[in-house]
Amino acid sequence: MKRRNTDSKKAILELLESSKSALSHDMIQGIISRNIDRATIYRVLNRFCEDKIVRRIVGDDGKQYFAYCINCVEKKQKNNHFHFRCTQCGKVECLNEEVKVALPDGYEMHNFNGIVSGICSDCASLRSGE
Amino acid sequence: MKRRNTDSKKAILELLESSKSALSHDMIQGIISRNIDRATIYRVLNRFCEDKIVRRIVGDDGKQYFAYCINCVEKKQKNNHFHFRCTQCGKVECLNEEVKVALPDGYEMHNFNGIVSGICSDCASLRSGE
DNA sequence: ATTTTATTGCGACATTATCGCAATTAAGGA
DNA sequence: TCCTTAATTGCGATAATGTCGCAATAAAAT
Ligand SMILES: [Mn+2]
Ligand SMILES: [Mn+2]
Ligand SMILES: [Zn+2]
Ligand SMILES: [Zn+2]
Repeated sequence: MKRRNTDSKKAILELLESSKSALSHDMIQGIISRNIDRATIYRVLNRFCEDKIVRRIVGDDGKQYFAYCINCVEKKQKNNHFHFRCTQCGKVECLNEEVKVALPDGYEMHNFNGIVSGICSDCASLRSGE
Repeated sequence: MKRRNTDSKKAILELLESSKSALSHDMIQGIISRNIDRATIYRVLNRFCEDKIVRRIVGDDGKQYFAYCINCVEKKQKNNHFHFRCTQCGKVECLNEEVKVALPDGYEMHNFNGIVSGICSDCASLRSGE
């Protein structure tokens, strides 16, 4: 199945590339100026994931977040790492530390999804009065 | 808010206690003989989590799984550990290995949610012909 | 036995994500 | 440039998961 270059695709990819944190569907919908349909955004994102251009992170809020892979590679995060989700501001960012998982014999790992949620330093300092 | 001992509560807790793996709402609904309302099951589970009797695990399928805490304590898994979700049979089980997460300065961890999904040894061996 | 109020059942609702289908449109070739 | 093909989009419907309001029920205390 050949991929085509569409405006929606370009807009979403540019957004993810330039974003320092992983973005959920509604974040993307909210940020992007072009009016792209909800289903289309999901379909574009799913295609990116199939093509391994983007990686999908499932938050402990049950929502999907999407991050441009090269961001991770640049930061030497090719391997498994946790993501931190701030329950205050919603940011989902990489934690720069490789995680190794030891599976029992005969187990096959297909996906790694490590999430830590809490309060990021920005929100924590705001809360305690600058 | 005082807790009361109801049949629903007892049935669900017994099920979780005796289960070797974490259970989702629909697993519980399916297994239990008594006919308990969906909303009630969720409310009972949420109360268990508030009371720290049960812990909530969010799968990379976006669904919530619930596990009796003492199970973990017995296995010396009081601390953070991954759970393995088999995409074939649906089992969600503990991985007996403590995980330490290093957060940047000023970050506060409120929840840990580590999931690895794939194929468990049972399903893998079945697939490759016994 | 009576009172208090935590809990339940039911239906409605919210949210997130997917799907079917007809209409568009990118891409490649004539 | 025009045509053809099929990947992509928009729209509405649908699925799946989980929560909420409210009246009815029932556990526990008096
Ligand atoms: Mn990352
Ligand atoms: Mn566990
Ligand atoms: Zn924050
Ligand atoms: Zn399995």
